[in-house]
Amino acid sequence: MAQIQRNQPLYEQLMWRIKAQVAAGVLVIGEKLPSVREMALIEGLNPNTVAKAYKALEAQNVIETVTGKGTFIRRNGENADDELVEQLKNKLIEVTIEAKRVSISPNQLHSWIDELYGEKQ
Amino acid sequence: MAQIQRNQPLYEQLMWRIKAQVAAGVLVIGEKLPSVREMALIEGLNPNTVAKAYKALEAQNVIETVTGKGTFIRRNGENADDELVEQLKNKLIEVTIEAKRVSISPNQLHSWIDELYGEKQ
DNA sequence: TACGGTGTACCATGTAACATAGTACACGTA
DNA sequence: TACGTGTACTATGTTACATGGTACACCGTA
Repeated sequence: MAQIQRNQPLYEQLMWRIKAQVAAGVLVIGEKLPSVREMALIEGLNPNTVAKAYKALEAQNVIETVTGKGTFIRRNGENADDELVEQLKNKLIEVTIEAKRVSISPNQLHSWIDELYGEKQ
Repeated sequence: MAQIQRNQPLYEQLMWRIKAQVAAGVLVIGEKLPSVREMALIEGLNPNTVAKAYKALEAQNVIETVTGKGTFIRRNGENADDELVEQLKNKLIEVTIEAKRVSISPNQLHSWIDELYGEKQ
């Protein structure tokens, strides 16, 4: 209904915003996220859409949800799920194929990666 | 209707198969692709779905289509569209955030990239 | 010229995902 | 008890996908 969107569903966009904030250190472990209804107001989304994002994030162990209390940032996983690694590699393959096609050097990709890893350790 | 699928639409899956074959050197510049109807039989898809993939690939300058003759592999683009680079970078950001989260080292990502760049120069 | 192969453009149908709206429930805390 | 929390429904509407089918303009060749 809202759907101004470019390519990605709204709930996935929200997931990435949260993930990025965790990766950047803006959201720290144990920190409480806004409630489903509150986040809906902030982001201009339907509470159901936020709930969908939260549920998906919990399935990925990014957040922890305690019924009646709220949702909280979880500590990073140490070992990766095989399926997740495979999925991640496939996505990287797509990026690399595309980069190669338009003559972007591997070093350019490397520096983009290092740039992100550098943020807050 | 067919839709056994994991995640990606069929026409996009076909696009990536063709792109990968170009990147790997299986398909060379000037080579003719199977016709829309022929490819549909090969891949078990509807001709319209193949046509959609071909049309998208032409929009990305991967192939060239000559009405009445067929579709052919195009030479690689030298300079990248700004929007495409931005899109590519965003995808890489997503990969990196996810990799960081599950404790995959940047060096691991680097080697995956170099591995693909190594294929047939 | 006629014919077959090519990409393209339609229209119609059905399925699934997405997003919203609204209601209700079980739980924990103050 | 009252309130806020996540969750689970049902319902509605839109959009993307995929397929089926038909038709057209173009090219090359017999």
